[in-house]
Amino acid sequence: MKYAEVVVDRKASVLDRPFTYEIGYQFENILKEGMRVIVPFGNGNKAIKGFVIKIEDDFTSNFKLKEIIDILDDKPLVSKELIQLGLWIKEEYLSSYMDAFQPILPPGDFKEINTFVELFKTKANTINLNNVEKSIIEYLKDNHAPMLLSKLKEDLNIKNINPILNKLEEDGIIGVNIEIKTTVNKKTEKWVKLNEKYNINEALEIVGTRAKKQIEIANHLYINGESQCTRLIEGLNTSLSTIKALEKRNVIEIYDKEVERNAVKRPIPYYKKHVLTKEQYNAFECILEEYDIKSNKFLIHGVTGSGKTEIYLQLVEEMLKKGKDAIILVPEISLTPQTIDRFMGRFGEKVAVIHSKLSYGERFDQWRRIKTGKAKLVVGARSAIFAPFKNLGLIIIDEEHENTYKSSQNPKYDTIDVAEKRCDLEHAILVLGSATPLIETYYKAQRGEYKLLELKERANKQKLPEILLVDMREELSFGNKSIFSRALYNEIKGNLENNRQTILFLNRRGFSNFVSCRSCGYVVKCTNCDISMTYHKSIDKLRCHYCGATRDVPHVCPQCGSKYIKYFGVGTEQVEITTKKLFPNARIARMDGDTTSLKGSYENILEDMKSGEIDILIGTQMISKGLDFPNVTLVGIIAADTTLNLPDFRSPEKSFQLVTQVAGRAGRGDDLGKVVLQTYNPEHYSIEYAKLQDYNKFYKTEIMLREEFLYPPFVNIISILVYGEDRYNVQHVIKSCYDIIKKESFFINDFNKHFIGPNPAPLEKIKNNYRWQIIIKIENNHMECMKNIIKRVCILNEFNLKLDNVKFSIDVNPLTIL
DNA sequence: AGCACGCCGACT
DNA sequence: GTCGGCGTGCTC
Repeated sequence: MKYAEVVVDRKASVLDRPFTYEIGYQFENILKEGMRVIVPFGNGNKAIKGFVIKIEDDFTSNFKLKEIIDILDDKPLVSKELIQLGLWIKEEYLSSYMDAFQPILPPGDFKEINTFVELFKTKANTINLNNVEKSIIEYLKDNHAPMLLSKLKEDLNIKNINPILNKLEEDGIIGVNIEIKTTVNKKTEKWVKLNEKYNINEALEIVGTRAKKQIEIANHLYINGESQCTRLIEGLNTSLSTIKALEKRNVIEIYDKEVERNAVKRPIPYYKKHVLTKEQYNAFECILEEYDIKSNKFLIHGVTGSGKTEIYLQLVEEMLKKGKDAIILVPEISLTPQTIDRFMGRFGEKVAVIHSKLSYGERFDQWRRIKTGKAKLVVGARSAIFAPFKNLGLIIIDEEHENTYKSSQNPKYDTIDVAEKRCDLEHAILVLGSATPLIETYYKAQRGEYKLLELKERANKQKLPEILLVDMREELSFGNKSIFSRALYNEIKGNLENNRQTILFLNRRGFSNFVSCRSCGYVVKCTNCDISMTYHKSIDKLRCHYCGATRDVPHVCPQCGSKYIKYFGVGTEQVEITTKKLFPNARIARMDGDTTSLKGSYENILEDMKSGEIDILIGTQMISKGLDFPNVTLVGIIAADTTLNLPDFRSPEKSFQLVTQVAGRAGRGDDLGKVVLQTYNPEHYSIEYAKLQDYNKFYKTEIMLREEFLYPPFVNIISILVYGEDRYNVQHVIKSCYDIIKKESFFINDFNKHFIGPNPAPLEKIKNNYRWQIIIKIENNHMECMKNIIKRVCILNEFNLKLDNVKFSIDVNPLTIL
């Protein structure tokens, strides 16, 4: 006898564990790990769906096991390695089984299981039956086809109907059947072909001489073979009725042909192979050679425009030659159409594409193409890390520093961690690429966990753009209150005269209002946390998001006494209006969340930009990524400060990244680019090193500060958030949690350094839910212990907290603590 | 979650 | 006696 560990499709947290079932002899050799099954569950033995994560040879228990009812799949949906990956995610991010497997299972999985009830014996002896049973029989007599159980329940409204139905079924009066409703339909097209019964002469004979169109169609099919109906109609200028007439005469057959929905609809030209520069080739070869010897993880640190994509392309080509599959991750595919074009342009049909804008059906098709081996590589956003390849050889994560690689929904995984794990499980190569690697990533490279590969030159040997730093405080003292400095104004003017394009960049995420002095650049910061404080309208005070401290809004600058101290924040619209006023003849376009929500408008703006229809493009971080327009020679950064003063320990890093990435958009053609960087904090190390384009210096300063203030990579951060509609409950639970966790954490010496909170979350109330949180900083060597404590307290509830109407949200190494 | 059981009051 | 409403407890 064999046993299956089944994760059942029940969302309640107490059911989030595997249940063991006996595998009947009829299934013993058929059932595999990774298949879906139907199992009886609960007192009523309701048939529910589940997912087999393990098959075991023996199992001892003091209760009788139930038997699996049916197997839903003929092949495992998920490979053993991906099951391992799912289990790892569950432990790593303290998520539930169901959440952990969600991105691994095919899209639209666990299709609805429907139970149908049918009357077997129409003239059954009903004398011994009670009224309830009789009413069921009557109902089934009226609706003699098999009835949906849910509909039957709804119509009859009989409580505890399952045992009654079970009894009737036992007596052989009714039959209960289970069927699966497929929610994701395959897409089909109508195709036609000649009937194989006849050769062409016989066919033409049947058609006769008068039906000229029909002869034409028959001949066409004879010469060209099968053809799609709509194309045939269009190509031969005929109609469906003519084709139907041929079908009626049995000369041709019309049939449904299954087609794959195309994820990319526009035609893509071949992207020709480039000869690698010496630097590129060294990196390329190093990866292939090192992999054979010792290391399988690499970080390509290459300046913007250094041609990382071509290295990726050639690595993928090598993999395909060896019969291995590849995953290429990009931050957000709809924002990086150029990358997708290059991969599709080189590898064509072998590419699958997965991104957030795909419909369920499209996503399913892509999944199936990968699963069946039709696609050999996938280009996609973060969830593509779970692509069901059989023979994975390479994972590439481009722009690895981007926020999108951390999932904000359950499971809250970090794609880089998952990729590392998957590479270890499947012996694949991991390649990370960025011009501005995450501090954590670079730290790992420094410690030898990744092999570091540097690309210091742009592929076209063009120099990096010159960065002009403008101190906006000086502008103010000169009486210039405009959002444009004189320098930026002059540069734009000159650029317009030379028929060059300009990009104006504004980071609007700074909407969380910090208060700064426009005279001296002073920013109100928390004295405990060295993080800028945020204005809260409801209490008319400034608050620190880390420690919860509050203080009054100053009316004069504490540093210089100026009264020009106020909230900071400019919108793209405002920039657009001002720009139009200053340059009335320029063709200006704006690109942000508002203007690109319409389908295709993003592509339209990019197209106009490419063809030179736009002189000045104004945008948010949307335009900082991957764009490559040779005629852009000027980039203006309106205010670097918005990112710099976000109340988050990553804000210097984000600022540095942003300036570097945005600056990388300038001067990609033959002419040198120029960047005007406006700021109120020119002496901030992040701005200073961004101006010098010196990542290493920035890294050295930043890593020092991270160590001093106990931030990643020196600690892990775990955020525990409690939310619910009752404020008192929420506060009570989070306080109890805090106390218990603290008590259990005997291995921590300095609690004040490691525990922050409990505090209201930055957005204390969302959708009527109060939200309070604890932030825990924990060193690597204590991480497992701490996770275990949190699991016992918050997930297993071993300490019997009264969790009425409150829920936990746990995030391991969250993106921000905002 | 979703179901069944069991206790209790209301109604027959 | 019987029905049904709600609280409690369990799910391989």
